[in-house]
Amino acid sequence: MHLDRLLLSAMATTLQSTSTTTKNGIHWFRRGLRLKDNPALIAAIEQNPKSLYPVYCLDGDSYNLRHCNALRANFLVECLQDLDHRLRERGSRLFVVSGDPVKKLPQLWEDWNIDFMTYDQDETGELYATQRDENIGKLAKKGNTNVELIAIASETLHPLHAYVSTSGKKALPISMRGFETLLQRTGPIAQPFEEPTCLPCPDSSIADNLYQVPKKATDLPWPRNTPRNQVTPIWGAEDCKNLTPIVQGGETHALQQLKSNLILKPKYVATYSKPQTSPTALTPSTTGLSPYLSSGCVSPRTVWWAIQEAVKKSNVKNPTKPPVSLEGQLLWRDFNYLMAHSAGENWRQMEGNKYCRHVPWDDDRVLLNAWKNGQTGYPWIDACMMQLKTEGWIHHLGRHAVACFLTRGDLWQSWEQGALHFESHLLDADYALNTFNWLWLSCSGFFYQYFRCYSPVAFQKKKDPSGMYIRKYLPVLAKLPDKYIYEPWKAPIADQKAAGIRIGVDYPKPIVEHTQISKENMSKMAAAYEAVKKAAGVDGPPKKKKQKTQKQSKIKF
DNA sequence: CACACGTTGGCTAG
DNA sequence: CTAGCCAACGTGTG
Repeated sequence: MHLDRLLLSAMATTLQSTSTTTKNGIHWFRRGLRLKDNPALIAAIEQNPKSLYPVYCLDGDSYNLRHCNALRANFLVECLQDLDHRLRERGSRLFVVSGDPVKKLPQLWEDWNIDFMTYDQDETGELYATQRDENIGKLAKKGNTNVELIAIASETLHPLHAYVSTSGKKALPISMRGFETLLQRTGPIAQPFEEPTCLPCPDSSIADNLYQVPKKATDLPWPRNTPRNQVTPIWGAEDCKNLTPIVQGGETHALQQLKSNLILKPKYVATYSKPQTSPTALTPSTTGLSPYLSSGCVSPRTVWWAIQEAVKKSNVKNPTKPPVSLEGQLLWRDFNYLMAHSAGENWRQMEGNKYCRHVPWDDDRVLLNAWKNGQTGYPWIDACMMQLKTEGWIHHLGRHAVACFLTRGDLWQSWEQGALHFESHLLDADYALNTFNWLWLSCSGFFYQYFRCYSPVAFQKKKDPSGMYIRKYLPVLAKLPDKYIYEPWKAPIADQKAAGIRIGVDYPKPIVEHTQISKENMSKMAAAYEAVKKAAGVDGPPKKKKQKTQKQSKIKF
């Protein structure tokens, strides 16, 4: 069922010369919304079908559609429209159906007399996707149905099962360093597949106005038609106003962006260092490719090889290296996927998640909503949250700041809540990456130095002393002098008046006092860590103190 | 067991 | 601008 690369190339050589068969096939687009480096689509073409139907199934759970906001919904629509357009250029088209794929696909198998179905294998371990694919697998062999399923993993540099088998009986690494070793042992990264120049036609008797791609987000059937919907969506035409997404959806834009922000900037690529990129830049200082990777408009292997070529072309003597280099960002991505895969169905939550420490977070809706709505009284935090709302993106370091603030730093709210909010708002929302980063920032897993805490005032001052970023995303503060832009509550009444603002009325006073509360929270973290150790049942003699001679001489009983 | 190190901290003294 | 400290971390290697 799961073809590997070798088998696929063998098929390519044996099948290409044979004449068209009488088979009919579906290529089921789920995540990889692209033609380039889409091995499952290539596999479909190499079956030489009489008819091939490219299908996308709009359901509430894939793409987190049930909970996503207008920005994300728009982005998906753009991806589908572009895909349809590119398919039509190659003699085909996209067929969009609405509803649960487990119900809809078997119907299509019957209607179109389908013999095989190809799709990108989902290895994330996400419960919804795993169950969906298991159910499809069962139905494909049920009764008179005999649909051959061909699934190929192509959303990571190596298939995750390759990492697992390389690792063998050894536990998977839970650090980036360990992962780098594993990646090297797993072998070289495969070259991407070229995009097909033409595709087998679907049955031309199907009317063009059937299975059409939605034209705008408000056309989407979800979540209006689902009783399971718990969250009020914001997809009305009103809600689509004043949104300025950082990128437009679709493979065409993805490849343009890859070219302009990466291929044509070899020196930028070769000297890229993630921690040096600026979270306060008014246009992204990073490549802006993340939404395309998360939706599968571009494959990680395509990006990986573009990076290799750019670095070579740059002639930079000492190009940056993982984990900070651009290549390193893709390594992080695979590492995160591997962890999600290994964690299984509890990945998104604290309970039962083997990579997540138990921390007794509070559940305070007032604080949570203040954070969500950019009303914490800390301009840097609030500006980030407003950028998320209007553009669907925040720089990685901005995400660090707001995630730390919500969890261990200041508000002591569960990372799960923050992760949910991000998932519904980020154009690059990604099951594996989003959770990994929340675990990291909340010091629940993979990162443990909870005594390193971001200040909601100090960190970004270095990069943006006059607060241009804040002025853009919080226009209410735009006229404040530089001196108070990060701490408006310190502005004297006269300055507030001059800036046309009253702190506490037009913009809130800080909802917590950072200096004090972050210290308290560190103690809470220490206690939580201690409790985890105790629960692990480490009996016997207490851990020896570090032999720092100076310190020991000072500490007396 | 010891040790080095970890993609991106803050603060203060010099 | 940099070094060193801060109560407080764990992983992976040797």
